[in-house]
Amino acid sequence: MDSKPGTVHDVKAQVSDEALVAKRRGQIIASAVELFSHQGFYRTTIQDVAKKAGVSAGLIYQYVTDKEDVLLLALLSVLESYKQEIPAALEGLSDPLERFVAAIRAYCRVVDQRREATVLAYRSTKSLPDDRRQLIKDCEIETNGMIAACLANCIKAGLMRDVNVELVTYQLVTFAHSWALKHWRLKELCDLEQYIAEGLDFFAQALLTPKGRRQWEALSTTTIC
Amino acid sequence: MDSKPGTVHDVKAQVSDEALVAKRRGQIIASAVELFSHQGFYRTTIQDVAKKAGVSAGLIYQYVTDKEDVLLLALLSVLESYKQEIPAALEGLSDPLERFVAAIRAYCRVVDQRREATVLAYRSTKSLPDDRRQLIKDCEIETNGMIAACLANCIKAGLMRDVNVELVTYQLVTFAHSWALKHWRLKELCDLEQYIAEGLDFFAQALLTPKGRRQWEALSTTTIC
Amino acid sequence: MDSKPGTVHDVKAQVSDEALVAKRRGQIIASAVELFSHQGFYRTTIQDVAKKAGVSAGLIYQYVTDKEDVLLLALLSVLESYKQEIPAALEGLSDPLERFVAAIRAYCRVVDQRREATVLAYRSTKSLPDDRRQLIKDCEIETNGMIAACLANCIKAGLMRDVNVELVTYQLVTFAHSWALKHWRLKELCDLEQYIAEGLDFFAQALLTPKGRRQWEALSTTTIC
Amino acid sequence: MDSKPGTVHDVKAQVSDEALVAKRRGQIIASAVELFSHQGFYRTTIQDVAKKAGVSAGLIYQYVTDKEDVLLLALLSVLESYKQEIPAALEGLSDPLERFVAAIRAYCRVVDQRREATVLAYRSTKSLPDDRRQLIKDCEIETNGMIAACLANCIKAGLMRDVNVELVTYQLVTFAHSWALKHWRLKELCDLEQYIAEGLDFFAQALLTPKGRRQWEALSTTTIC
DNA sequence: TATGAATGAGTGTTCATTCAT
DNA sequence: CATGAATGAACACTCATTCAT
Repeated sequence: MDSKPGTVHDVKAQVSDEALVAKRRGQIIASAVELFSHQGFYRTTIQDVAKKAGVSAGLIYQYVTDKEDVLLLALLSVLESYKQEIPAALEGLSDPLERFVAAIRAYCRVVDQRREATVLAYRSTKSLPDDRRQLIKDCEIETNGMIAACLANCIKAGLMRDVNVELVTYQLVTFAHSWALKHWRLKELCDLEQYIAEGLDFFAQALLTPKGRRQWEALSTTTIC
Repeated sequence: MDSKPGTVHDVKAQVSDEALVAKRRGQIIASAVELFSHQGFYRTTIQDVAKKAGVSAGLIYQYVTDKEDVLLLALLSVLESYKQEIPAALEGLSDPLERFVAAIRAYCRVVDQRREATVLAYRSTKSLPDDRRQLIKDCEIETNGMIAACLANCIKAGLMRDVNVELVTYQLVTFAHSWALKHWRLKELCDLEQYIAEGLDFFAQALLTPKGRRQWEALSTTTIC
Repeated sequence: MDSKPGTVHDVKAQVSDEALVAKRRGQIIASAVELFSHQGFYRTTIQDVAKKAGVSAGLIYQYVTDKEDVLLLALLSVLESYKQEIPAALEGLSDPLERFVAAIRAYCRVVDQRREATVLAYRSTKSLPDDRRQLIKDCEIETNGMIAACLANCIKAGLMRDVNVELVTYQLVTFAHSWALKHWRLKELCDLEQYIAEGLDFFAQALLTPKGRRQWEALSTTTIC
Repeated sequence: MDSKPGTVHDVKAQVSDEALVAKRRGQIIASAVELFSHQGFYRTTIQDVAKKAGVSAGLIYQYVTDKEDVLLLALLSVLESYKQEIPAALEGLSDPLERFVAAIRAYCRVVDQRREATVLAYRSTKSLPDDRRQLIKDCEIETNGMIAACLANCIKAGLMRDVNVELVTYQLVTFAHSWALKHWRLKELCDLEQYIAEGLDFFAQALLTPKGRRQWEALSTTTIC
């Protein structure tokens, strides 16, 4: 119920009614993500965002201090959606390998759903002043932590080699992001599920121990995907 | 002598003396890459570029039609440097695995040398209008082709599994780019050479056939890396 | 009970309860004088005034038609305080010279008490549209009239030379105002009472007849000032 | 030849050609003084100033950093004109009383010539940020110094009483300013020369010693004024 | 060729004012 | 009566681009 640091709630509004703030920010962010993703941050004017959100330009400044704040809010909303999807996908799963696969798959799918927004994050994080950019980095590190935990679990269970967890996590994360970043080309090579399948296979080869490999085969035959 | 597609020569200058054009563009591009990399495209003014290049603002428009042209030129100069480094690194090598390793290593090193510029490419390509962006994509595809060729060679020689070459190429390329994109975090985990070593090991595990693996071991013991 | 010209009552309110109107306007004007004096009229927003007055911005517009009306009200309240202090200081005095001295002294003291507000009046009267500015001028003329009357009395009594009453009145008024307008410098030269004493001495020299001069000496020795 | 502190030259231009800077600033300041005087600083837009000056809005920002800088420049130009007129009027005069009279008269005349601008100075100095306002104060102090010197000379020559020079200087200065500040009323009482004459008579009465008075009479009969 | 002064359209932001509740 | 969220016109300032020299 409390607003945690590094979340959307950090940006202070001049309006006190919390429900209204949530609603308005929702409108603003949705429009902003859409427009920033397509036209870029600098080519999008606040008036554009306002018009698309169906509000006046002045209103935006009651919920945000800066145009840059709109960007921050937009980026955080994207990263936050990552942070929500992954735990949801892991719910009920206990097998390390299953959790690993579910996490990667969930990540890739949310990237796919928010493809433009993911590209936005890559393009525009550097447009933020240092302090606000830090919020983004913190959020990214947190998400990565979820992937890293799945990986570490597999290693602890003797299913994967003892690799540098954080480095490999970056490989995994980057693999998911690439679906958005290079979609203009990748979409001609395969669809999302094939991309995930190929990727998982690739990572399996790279990471699994013989023991892990046996479980993996079992998993592959029982799971329909 | 002919202007090839996807190269610097596509942007038309108002000045006829080719040597002068090359010199002036050199000045302009160098300043632009520097400034765009640090402050971003939109935060950098043409006057900034002019001042840093030691020329007048008006002069720039005799060698370029647009501010966007400056960006295009800057990005192409970065991508071109990739295209030059890789063949140079492969020169004299004939063993498929050696060529593969050399290509990856060369790529990572150029990325490291032009880290800011690499980030710039990610941030700013979308700031170009579609037609000019295509030039960038073409250039990227060409570079990827070099990596892909090395990979394909290894497969043909039975040293690597028969994976989807283009997909895996993207993994390799992305791995190199990540050094720049995530440098703020990666630099705290390892230095460039460790990053390359870990990566090569990872890809080896993922790709090598038993035969390839034997050669790889041999390679690892003979080569100091 | 009737609204007199040149007073606060000219500005029409949308609220009928007169007592409430007086109370609300009191709040608003007090905040406005304070804020306008310190930050100036244009740098002060209606929201600032509302917040300081502890009311909502909307409420102000039920007691005022304009932001300019708030300024008018504020200025009038300042000038009105002049108009009240001077007669109060003269009460019970009948000697022309004593009344003259008392009037000047009272004027200087109100100016001192409302120093910022006096400066405000100088700065901001011109910000009013002509018709409203006229109200201010009327008010100022009325106050000047009190000083002028004291001066005229001294002349009629043969205590002062037969000068142009209105012109000298302006000198006297200006002398009082200067304490506020040039306070940044004057405060380093003397305190208020010294300022008054020096001024009175100066005006005495300039105005008194030989007869007046004798009375003045007498006054000076009996009165502690 | 060097730019002295506290003068117009303090505001830095982006244009290097000094003659051009002088010319452009002349245009800008002239328009600004005119417009600020009539409509006030806040009611005047930079576009207004630009249009009246016959230049583009953007141009102004090559010669000025701020709208506030335009105000500073305008105010300084007014105060500077005071500083020039007074010494010019004193040239060739050596008699202390003559110099005193000439100084006051010159001051009043320049105030009359730049009546609106003088009012502007009173209204708008407080609109400047503290550091820039200091420049104005410095300039004012300098001008006052000229008057004060004339006054001090008369005292030293035994022509005037030994009053507090700086305080009386403020009275003299304020007298001149009042012609502008209260012109709406004063112009109905007398014209400028009468105003000056009455004022000089008043100050003479207040300040002259018997010796000074004798010289004054002589002066009055010989000088046509 | 090169310069750099000039342009003016474009945009983030503010704030007086309104009005539904 | 009072509130305060919403509006939208207004304005300072920037900067890509031009063009006379």
